[in-house]
Amino acid sequence: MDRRQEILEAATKSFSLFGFKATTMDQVAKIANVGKGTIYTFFENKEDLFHEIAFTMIKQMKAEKDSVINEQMSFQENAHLVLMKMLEFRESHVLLSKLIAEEKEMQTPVVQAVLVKVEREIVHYIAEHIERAIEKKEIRSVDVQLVAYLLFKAYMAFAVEWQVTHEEPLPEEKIVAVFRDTIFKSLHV
Amino acid sequence: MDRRQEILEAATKSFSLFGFKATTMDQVAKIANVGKGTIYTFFENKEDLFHEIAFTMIKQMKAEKDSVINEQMSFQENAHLVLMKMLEFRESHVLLSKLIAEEKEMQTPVVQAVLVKVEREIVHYIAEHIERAIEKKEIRSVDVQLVAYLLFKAYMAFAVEWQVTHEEPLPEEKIVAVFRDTIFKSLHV
DNA sequence: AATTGACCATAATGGTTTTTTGGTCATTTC
DNA sequence: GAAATGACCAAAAAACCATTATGGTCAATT
Repeated sequence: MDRRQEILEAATKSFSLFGFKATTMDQVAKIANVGKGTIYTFFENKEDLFHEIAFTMIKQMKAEKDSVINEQMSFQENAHLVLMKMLEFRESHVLLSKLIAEEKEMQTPVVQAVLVKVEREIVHYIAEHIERAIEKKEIRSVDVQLVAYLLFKAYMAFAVEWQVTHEEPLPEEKIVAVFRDTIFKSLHV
Repeated sequence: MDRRQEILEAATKSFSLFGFKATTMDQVAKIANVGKGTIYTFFENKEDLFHEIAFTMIKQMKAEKDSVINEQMSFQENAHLVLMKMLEFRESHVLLSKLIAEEKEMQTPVVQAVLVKVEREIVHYIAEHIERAIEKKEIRSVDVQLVAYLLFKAYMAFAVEWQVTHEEPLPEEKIVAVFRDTIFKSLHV
């Protein structure tokens, strides 16, 4: 297998396990079974390596989203499916969870920047879909940016933050129901 | 003016300016123009003083809300007015913003506990009003807890978090409009 | 030409001293 | 004599500094 890929996989493993700060280049080199110098023939520096991996993660999220979207179905159904996929993704994607945790307990600027980028990207995807739904006249014309932001934040609130103040997580059905009954309902043409 | 009140005002000033951890009792004493010992004749300790101030803040918010609420008007109109009041109240929320910032950058357990309490309290108020509106058949029957939580989180997202990723704050009219067009709209009976 | 790991400057760590701070209480004040 | 005070103390935080670890380089090696 090519060395570049091995390095990427080793680094992904390490970032997922220890986070950005606690991952050392020596460690990555050891896991990848290459000399440390080799890493620098493929990547500018640690940050560059990290960005490439974060970018891959974002691409994966987009791919997961696209695999679920069905142009035949309604905006509401698609949105529901995508939200569920995201929920699943967050739990399964160790790297993302680790980064969210790292950002929370120590403010690593590099990590913060990446997470802001992830947020932008997700909101952007949502906005695109809203835009398309408006064009298809599936939903009313609304301020796309704001509604996309609202959907994202509401989703994060129920799926992630809820647990903080109410020990048990909110069951998926409830999350889906409240979205259906409030925000989505209001978007009906 | 009575000393207790002077101490409370001095402490409020200091907590708002520097947060809980960075506020020292010496400082509060100096601002309040009292000896440090005097503080301890009125308050058990720093935490107690802080709790009293946080509680006052919650009461103030409730008072502002009640001053605006008009039982004759519809839920929508009242909700709109309260939302506006809260937004305009933002400056006097300096303390709240400061605490949110402090909680984010260093995890002060005392601050975290207070913020959880504030959240609970506000969500509780919102829930009460929703409940009443449902009884009056002004709005559809919905999961009161979840909708109250959604309203609170959406408000915080637009009024507080928006600035983090989009340097400029979101103008009030836009915030009001998006609430009107999405969540409130969906609650129509 | 690609790979490597000893090497270096810098940053992080950890242990220790110094300073600050929450809280007390004997003394002072009114 | 009740209320107020600030010097005082133990404990916690900060500053300091020696030591280690780490990101990144590059002459030697494959």
